Amino acid sequence: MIEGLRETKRAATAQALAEAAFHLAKERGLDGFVIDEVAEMAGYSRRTFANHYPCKEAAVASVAYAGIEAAADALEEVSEGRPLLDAVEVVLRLQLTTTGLSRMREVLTLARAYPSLEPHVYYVQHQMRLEVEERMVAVAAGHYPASYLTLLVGAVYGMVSSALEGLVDVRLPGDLPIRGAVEFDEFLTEVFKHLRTGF
Amino acid sequence: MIEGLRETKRAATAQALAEAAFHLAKERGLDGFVIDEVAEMAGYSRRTFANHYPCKEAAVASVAYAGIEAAADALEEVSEGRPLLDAVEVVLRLQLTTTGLSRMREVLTLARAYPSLEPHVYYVQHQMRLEVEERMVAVAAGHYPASYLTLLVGAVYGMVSSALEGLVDVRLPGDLPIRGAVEFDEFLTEVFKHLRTGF
DNA sequence: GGTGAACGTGCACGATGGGCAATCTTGCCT
DNA sequence: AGGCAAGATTGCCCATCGTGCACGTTCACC
Repeated sequence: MIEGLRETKRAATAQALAEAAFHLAKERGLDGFVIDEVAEMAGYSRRTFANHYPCKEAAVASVAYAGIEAAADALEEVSEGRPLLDAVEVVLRLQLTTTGLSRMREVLTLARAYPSLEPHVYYVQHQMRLEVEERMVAVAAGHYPASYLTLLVGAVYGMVSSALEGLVDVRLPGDLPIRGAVEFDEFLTEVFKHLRTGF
Repeated sequence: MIEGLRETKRAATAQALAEAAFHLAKERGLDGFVIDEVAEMAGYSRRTFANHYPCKEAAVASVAYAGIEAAADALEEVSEGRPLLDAVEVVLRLQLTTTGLSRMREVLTLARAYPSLEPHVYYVQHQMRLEVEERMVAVAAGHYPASYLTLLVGAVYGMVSSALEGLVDVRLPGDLPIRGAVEFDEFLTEVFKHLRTGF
């Protein structure tokens, strides 16, 4: 799982293209720009954009992925000598404090305005779930059967997904991610209350 | 929520187009046909296809939605004088016996071969979840707070979604949905074991 | 039975996706 | 150090796609 310079650069271009697409989408709306403009803003060609993303929507949605890899990485060390569910909760709250949540919130808000974004948003969420599940298995496969972990991650995913849905409705003038974060925090507490008794 | 002739016909058109797209996708692969062929097979024009679906992928994925409305309808009567979780389990097992599961399985299999399908598949799953959640609230809002129901449906959704993922791997020569159904059934039992203690 | 809204369709055109081939960069091996 | 294979980026090209617009037809409601 080493990351050579090659993959790093590839990821960087993808990132740059995604950020440009995201920026333009917030600025002018999803249908207010064309792929050429995204490519130009990021300093690449339209053809290169197509090498990384199949469409504008996928690029925009991909920014919601932010932070989950770092969170998944953290799972490894956090779970040392700690109940599994505690580790999961810590990691989720970590994701909450980084830009991860606000990014997801912005993307979900965009998706509400432009339905063609929605499939790609939920796909990104699905990929985040897979990322977490993979790490989870890597960390705890010795203590729990994989099917159990899959189920656990599924439950967490489903409930957190519900929480995210609720976040979009919150629409304050200042657009502070704080308020959303607080609500999300309370929701997380509720989620883990159920999880601790059920798992 | 009455359904006039107008909406019936509109739904029928969408259905016909989706079935045609699904058929062609199985027959020739997702990139083995163009929208004109779908429209022709269903007896409509390309322009009409575009009025119903934004792209081939959305049409193909939409067939996985099969049965969920009937299942959600059933929730209403099944939940009479019965614990909520029991009702949910009954309804899910109902969905399992209808064509619902095999359709989902076929679509997921297609999506594995053609990644561009995946976002739309997960979007359809998300819509199914919303459908169930809506009915759930309609049925049980008097007994439980909505936030609780949302969380419950989220947990069910996440775990069932995991189970579906596993189904795709099952690949028998005869391609009988039976085997997949049996595994799914066992998985459901496991799912509700956790749910009953956690909710 | 009339009328306004919604659906299906044809047309037109800009945007898109992806195959192909050329060029440059990176990783690895000698 | 140097060269070579794999992979990234790009331009070119064109079939396909998305969608605004206008028109005829069908349906819901009065």
